[in-house]
Amino acid sequence: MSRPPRDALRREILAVAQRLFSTLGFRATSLQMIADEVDCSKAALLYHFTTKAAIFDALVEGLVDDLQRILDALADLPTRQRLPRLLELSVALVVKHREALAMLRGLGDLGEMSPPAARGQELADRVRDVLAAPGASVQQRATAHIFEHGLLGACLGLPDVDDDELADALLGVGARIFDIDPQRLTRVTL
Amino acid sequence: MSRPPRDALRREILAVAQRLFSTLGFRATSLQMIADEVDCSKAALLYHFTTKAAIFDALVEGLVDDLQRILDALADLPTRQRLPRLLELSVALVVKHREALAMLRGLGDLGEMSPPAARGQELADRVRDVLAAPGASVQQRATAHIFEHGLLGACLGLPDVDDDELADALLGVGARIFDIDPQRLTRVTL
DNA sequence: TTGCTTCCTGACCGGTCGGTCAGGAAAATG
DNA sequence: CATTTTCCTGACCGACCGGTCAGGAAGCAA
Repeated sequence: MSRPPRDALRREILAVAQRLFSTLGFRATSLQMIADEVDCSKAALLYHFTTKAAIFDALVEGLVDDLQRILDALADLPTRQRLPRLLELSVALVVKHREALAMLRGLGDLGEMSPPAARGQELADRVRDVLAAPGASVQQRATAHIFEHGLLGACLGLPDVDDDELADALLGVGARIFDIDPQRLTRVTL
Repeated sequence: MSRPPRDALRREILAVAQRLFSTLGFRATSLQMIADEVDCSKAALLYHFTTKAAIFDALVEGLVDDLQRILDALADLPTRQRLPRLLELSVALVVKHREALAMLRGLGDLGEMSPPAARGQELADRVRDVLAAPGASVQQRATAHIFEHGLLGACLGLPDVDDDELADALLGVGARIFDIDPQRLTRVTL
């Protein structure tokens, strides 16, 4: 019987974990459930990943990195161009990482956060500061929160819509929310 | 030593559970934690509430009932008036039940849902159908999702803002999202 | 063949979970 | 007073959790 290639199992674990974490939440998903679906032992999971949290971290790694890049790119822009650019990039981000984001629905879920999760949380806070500076009006702050949570919710609630169509729709609503000329927004990819 | 009045403990349990469920999530909150903060035994909790889920159910009961009433009231309205009215009532609902809604952040959290939670989920689906009929365009469906999740997120993200101010801000953003004349929207209470 | 590394298993560990149960104290009832 | 009902406790239960560990099978290199 031939041994499967190098890290085939590793990839399968990630795929299954992604699905279960998204569906049930991080805490509600046990290592045994993942092992059952992957059809290996629980100990095999912990051979490839040191802990349960390490599986989660591997799944959000790309997302957090992209978020970091977005904030870096924004810092180089003149203030006036930041908001529309952030809209474009945010839409691209959530569309690209739809599956990973689904795992984050239950945020308080992680309890004491792993370093990658904490970093993601911190970056999300910085995004909010760009959308509405700390001293902004209630209306502005509400707008920022609605956009942030709405974007996420729409992504997860419309799994049947393909990426491009979803991105266009989100850009449209984003333009209305922030009262930006839709012409100034274009669909981008990360 | 005088016995505290009839169901003082019951109310205290609900208050503590509300706070912990909101902060940590339903699953991450153990009966022992609640008992510790209430300063009674775990068994005492289970004397007043048959199960852990029953505590949760008691906490969302008012919310679900109000949601039911909103949908009933909407059914009596001509179609054209439904959207603006739903906006007004939704804002009133989330503002009124801010604390209870905070517990619902991690939705997949409940696993197999208790009857009240399932009823709440079903009602939320019906709200979405009013916001964007099943056959609506992607843009319309995205708008509905953004409003729904955004409303919730804004409520939870702005705990420092008082109810009236928050309601006004949410109505303002809602009007922009659905392209409704803000004059047609007034702040209401449930 | 021998020895080393990679990959994985089954048994097991301490801990925590939601929930049960026998029984006791206090208040209400007669 | 005695009895019943209400309210609560501490000990306990089985289930499951994330994680560990000794060891075995398979592949590779010498």
